[in-house]
Amino acid sequence: MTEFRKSKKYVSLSQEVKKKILEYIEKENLQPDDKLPSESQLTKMFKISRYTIREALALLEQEKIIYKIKGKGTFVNKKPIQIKSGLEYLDSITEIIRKFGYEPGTKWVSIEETIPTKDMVKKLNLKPKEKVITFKRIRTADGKPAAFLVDTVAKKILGNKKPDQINFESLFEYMEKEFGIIIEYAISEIIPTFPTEEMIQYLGVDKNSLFLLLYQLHYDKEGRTIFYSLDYFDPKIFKFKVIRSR
Amino acid sequence: MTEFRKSKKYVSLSQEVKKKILEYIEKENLQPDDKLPSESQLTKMFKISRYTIREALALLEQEKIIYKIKGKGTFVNKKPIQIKSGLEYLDSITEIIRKFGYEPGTKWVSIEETIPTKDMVKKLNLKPKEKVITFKRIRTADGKPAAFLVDTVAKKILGNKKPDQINFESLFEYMEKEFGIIIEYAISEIIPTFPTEEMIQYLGVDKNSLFLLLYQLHYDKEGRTIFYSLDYFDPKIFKFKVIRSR
DNA sequence: TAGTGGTCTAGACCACGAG
DNA sequence: TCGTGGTCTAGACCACTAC
Repeated sequence: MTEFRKSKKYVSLSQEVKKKILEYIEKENLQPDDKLPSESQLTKMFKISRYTIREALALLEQEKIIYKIKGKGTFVNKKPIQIKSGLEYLDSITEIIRKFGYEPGTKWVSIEETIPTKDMVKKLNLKPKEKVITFKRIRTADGKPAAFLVDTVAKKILGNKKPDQINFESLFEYMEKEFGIIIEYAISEIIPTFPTEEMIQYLGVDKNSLFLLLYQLHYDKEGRTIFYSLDYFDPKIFKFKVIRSR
Repeated sequence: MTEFRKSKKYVSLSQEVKKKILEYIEKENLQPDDKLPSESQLTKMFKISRYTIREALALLEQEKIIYKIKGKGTFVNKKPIQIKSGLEYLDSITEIIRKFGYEPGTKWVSIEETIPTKDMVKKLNLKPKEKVITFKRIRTADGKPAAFLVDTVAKKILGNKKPDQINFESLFEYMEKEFGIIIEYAISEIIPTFPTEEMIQYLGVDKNSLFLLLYQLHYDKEGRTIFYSLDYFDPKIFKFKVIRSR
């Protein structure tokens, strides 16, 4: 098993084993609540250590594909629990729109150098008089307005890039390609809200329509605040779900 | 290290080590981005295996208290990332209200045996003509209305309990104590909405006020759907956050 | 009592980062 | 090149479940 791993592009063994277990469930046509082979049996079947088996099973358990009961065994979970994309998973909005089955698009509203609000100064750890750049965009799904995004980053992060030279679809991809900054996680506050004046103007929505606002701070792996965003989503298009575990 | 574990009440070693590492950070006054001892050093410090150290560190990494960089080391994360209660963690509403710093209370609206909607039949896997019980409650925070809860369970789960004999604060605790059913996770859809007629009547809120609706299905460990709920939260009181990771 | 998953040990090789 | 975290092996004892 270990030999031909190197030919593949460095996928961990536990990831491979996870796939093999899924194939096993498929092949043996295991139904919900059917028992999988025990961990010790799996070590023999795949000729690998129990540690690796347990890693693979942990991945499947996280995704609610299996469940374990101490002293009894490991079992297949009920079917309809596959979630395409839960809010607890951080995707770019481009990707979210795709997962909902629409073709993503962008209409630029403005790029402006502005003076940060007090909240921004605090959250982005800005120095006094430090400037920020605010990007306002309409994101479309199959050409129709679906979200209004207001992203703000410290000007220093963008270096010598002038605001009008900046153009991108996904801010995540842009930050990664241009500056090597990889966003690892975000902390989002979820707020029901009415559209702002600007949104009424640019999106042509009614002032009493409802939006879901995600007020988010994005961090890199080392916990540095990278950007500050207010993303307004049209709930008719975005059905946000979240898996909540104990 | 292993000897005196038995005196404590079965907390895993990795949990204990997690605490010890936190104490170490405290004692040594480690600042954000300061380096922790390497894993091999920690094995010597605590006289335990690297596996257990890594489990403890994994817990701390999940909580964004530390971050790791392959080839470099393990580091303390920036401070203000402590979240009291993210939506990705399933708490009872009683507990959520407490974590927000209020005293939880309940005002009962009704308990009714009803005919399920088509959506309920599908989601709760009901047989034709199977009845359900719907609980409607107002949850209060420091005596003020904070949420309107509509929970529905299949009648068969409640067995011989008659609706009017039922009274509880937390549905989670009730299900556990009365029937031994433990809710393990929920899948929630997050929807901005206006109050229903009933809410306007019982809560005395304006019909144009905003609510955050969590449309949720709760499951036990084995993936059985236990209950169906529509929870309406007043966003002035509940500031829901979620950690979104890649 | 036998089998299961949960936890822990000791040791190994690897890829990555920095000097 | 050396130390680090990432991955994997082999073996052990425990608590829990079911018989």
